[in-house]
Amino acid sequence: MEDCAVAPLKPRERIISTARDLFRKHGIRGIGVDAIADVAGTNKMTLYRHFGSKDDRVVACLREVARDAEAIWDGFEAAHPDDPLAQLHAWVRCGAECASGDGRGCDMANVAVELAESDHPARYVIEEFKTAQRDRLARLCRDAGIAKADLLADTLSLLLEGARVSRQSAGVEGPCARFITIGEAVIAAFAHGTKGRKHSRSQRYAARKAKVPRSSPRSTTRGGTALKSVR
Amino acid sequence: MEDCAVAPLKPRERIISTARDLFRKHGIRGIGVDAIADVAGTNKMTLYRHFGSKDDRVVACLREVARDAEAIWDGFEAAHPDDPLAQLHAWVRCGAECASGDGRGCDMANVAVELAESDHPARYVIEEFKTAQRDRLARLCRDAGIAKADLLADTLSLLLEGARVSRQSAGVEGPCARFITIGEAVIAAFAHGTKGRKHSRSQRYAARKAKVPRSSPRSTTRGGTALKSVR
DNA sequence: TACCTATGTTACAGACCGGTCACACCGTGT
DNA sequence: ACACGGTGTGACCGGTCTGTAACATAGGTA
Repeated sequence: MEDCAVAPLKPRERIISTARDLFRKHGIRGIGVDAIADVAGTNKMTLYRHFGSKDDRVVACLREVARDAEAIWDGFEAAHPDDPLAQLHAWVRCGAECASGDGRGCDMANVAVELAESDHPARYVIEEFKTAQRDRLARLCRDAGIAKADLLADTLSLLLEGARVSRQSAGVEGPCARFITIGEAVIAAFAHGTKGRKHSRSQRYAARKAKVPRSSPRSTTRGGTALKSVR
Repeated sequence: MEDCAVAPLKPRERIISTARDLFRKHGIRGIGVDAIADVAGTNKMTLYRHFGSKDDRVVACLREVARDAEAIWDGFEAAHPDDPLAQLHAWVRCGAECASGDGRGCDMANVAVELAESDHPARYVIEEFKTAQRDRLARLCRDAGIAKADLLADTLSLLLEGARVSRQSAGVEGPCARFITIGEAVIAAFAHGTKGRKHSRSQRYAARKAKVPRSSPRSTTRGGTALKSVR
């Protein structure tokens, strides 16, 4: 197979793109150089000429993943300029998509789980990325006027990380199915302690969104909107 | 090395014990039969006489993991008989230990992440286990008189799963460090909607525990006890 | 034309891995 | 003494993996 799905790109781009895809699907240790070279429509030699080792390949892929994530964040900002709370809700929806999706969760976390060696070069990238993600989320919470912004950021971080891995361990019908409901509930509970900044538009938006969380088959708590109503 | 750490046990037990340990430390794909046989103080042949294939080994190990988890649950019940809310708090503490600990999180989830093949025999064990865990947690919440027991169970499930994997991706100082604080806060928020069953003793217990969550270096929300106070 | 760089092709090395075979050993019970 | 089941030993097979070497090709440029 000479020219595959990713045709008009340069070999380097094709290799990274293909490696990302295959690493994601089969895991780092689940795919070999030959397979990557084949699917990328190139050969092992050029692959090694661009990336001297497998670790290099992995790191390069993860850096691309980080770049894409950054772009998604920028997307939130572009879609809801000057409305951090709306951006937060967009984050929740995006997280839900990420948690379902192809069911392989977060590439970074997956690699962290798979590469158990504590000194693997990818670990630096992963930890740095996760820290950056958490910080950006915390900043968003702070901008949204939430009092305990850091705590909410940590809570949401754990929920998302949990949803993405729970999707793989417990299945689609498991706890991850209610990520939106839970995330919105937590945000709502925290939002009750806002510092009174501007969030009028977002507040209405949040209420509107939380009403229809997701088509959840397990409807024991039917119609329950959020946690704030529990108090 | 003939007689190692696990000396007086039969080969079968030693193999399972060693395999569990090494699988946990290095991942399924990160360790080979020879290494397991060596560390277990036996050889490859007897290993294959007990477990016909690597998949068998993995499944056997995971079943043992499930057995141990069941024992831990029984421990909660034994420690706090007829006090489900106290058992719930014990679950949180136990989860925190599990999230920190040796930093390798949940064996089940790790295997689910590593073995991407959707038809791997271990997947059945994992999914069954996770479902059972979630159900047991939900039952506990229900017994504790919490109104939206299922939703709380899902929330706590995601938080724990997230904490254990976040420990590996974001590090010990990451969001997982506040698992107890967050878990207690969520429980407290949900507990405000109890159905009025007996939980006087547990209620006081919860308040006592939530006050000293953990030695968290990131103390931006200093002294913040819980989410219920946010409302 | 001559040159140079990026790429392709083939073959190969060395290591490891899962799994099997044939055979020797050894304690126990009869 | 004997048989037997569980165990140990070493060699081995086929496969896959990462990574390299030597050589051929193509495309653009001076």
